[in-house]
Amino acid sequence: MRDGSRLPGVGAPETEDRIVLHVDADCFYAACERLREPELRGEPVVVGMGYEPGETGGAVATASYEAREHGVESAMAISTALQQLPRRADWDPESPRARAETGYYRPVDMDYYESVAAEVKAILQDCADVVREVSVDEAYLDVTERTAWEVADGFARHVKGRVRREVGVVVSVGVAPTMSAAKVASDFEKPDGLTVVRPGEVRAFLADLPVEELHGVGPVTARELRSLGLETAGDVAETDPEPLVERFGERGRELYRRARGRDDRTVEPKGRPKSFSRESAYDPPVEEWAEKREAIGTLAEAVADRASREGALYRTVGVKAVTPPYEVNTRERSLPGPVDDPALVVEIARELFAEFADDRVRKLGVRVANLAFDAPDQTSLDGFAARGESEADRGRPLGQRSLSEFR
DNA sequence: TCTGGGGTCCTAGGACCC
DNA sequence: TCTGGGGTCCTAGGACCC
Repeated sequence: MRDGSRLPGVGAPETEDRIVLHVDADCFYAACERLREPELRGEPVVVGMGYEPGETGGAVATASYEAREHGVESAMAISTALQQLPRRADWDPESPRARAETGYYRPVDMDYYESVAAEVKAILQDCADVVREVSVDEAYLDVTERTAWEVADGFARHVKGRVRREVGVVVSVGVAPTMSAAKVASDFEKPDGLTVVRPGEVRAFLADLPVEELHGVGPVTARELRSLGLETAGDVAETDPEPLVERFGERGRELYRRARGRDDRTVEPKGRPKSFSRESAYDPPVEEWAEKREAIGTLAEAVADRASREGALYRTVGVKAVTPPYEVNTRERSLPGPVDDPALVVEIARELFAEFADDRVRKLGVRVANLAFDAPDQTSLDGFAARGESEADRGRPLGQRSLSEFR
């Protein structure tokens, strides 16, 4: 047997031959705030989501390294962060706390960060054969045709240098023959990191890392792995994979393969979104039906509006209700065909939510899914004809249709 | 760590079809 | 009247990521 883990004739991509970069901006939101407010350079900066200037609500989206030194961490409640690091704006020269023990708090401004990210992404596109944008501050690049292993570090330095010079943002870069190893490598020497893992070195590179540093291993999986006696990626790589598959299903198999340095995924551009959602949290939880009804309406309209702006039709509407202590409930309903109908989203969302009419909720959400996208501008006769033919089924696989939909 | 917001993917059971 | 096996879709929940 040549390779037991691979079906004959399926896939067999030569991952060893690929050169993958993972580019990850350091403290991206804070870096953006510093771009437009240079006084923030060198100072502790905390960017909060759900945070309003002067208030204490919300959570930390990004903390600069200076803020982290004061104990502020990502996902921490702003109220907690403020205890570790009071606002500079509130600082009283008479207070015993030194000025240096305070920091700057800013609310998330996604539109601005996206405008900065667009400049970074343009450079990355220019440097690579294929780019997959993972999030506003992160991307994978396939640069196999642009460089060679012997000079990969110089190539990565070139990318880092361009982003820093042309945009003013610092990125960490990992270079490896697989996506998962590149991801871990970019994290390895943050901030301003550059780590190259050459083919054949991947498994050894990963071996000493604690399991949670593998992409896809969160707190739950990490705990379970530890209970199986697996502390490091090296432990996972050396264990019998069958118990992992039994416990975690396909994820277990992938985990095992990746711990051994194997990952057949190729860098592909990101496709269309699969869903849009809007949610908001309430502290204290809301109980009043009228208030919840109103909130659902607002969220539903916002989601429908977003879908419409993106040129998406949707076939499924869902709601989310988080009840104390922290129980996540979801309900959804699918329609016979894709629609763009804000009033219908509101109506269905309210119907689905009626089940929780009497519950206190700490979070509400509305989602649309099963998206189908409008064809681009259909001004020509050609386009018009095509549109007339497909209509409700545009963008849907044939197999999803059934006669009963067209009664 | 008592908890923000926007996403993706996987699993599992039931309905329904052939 | 009881019973196969395969496939897809729908829904709810869960884990994870940034």
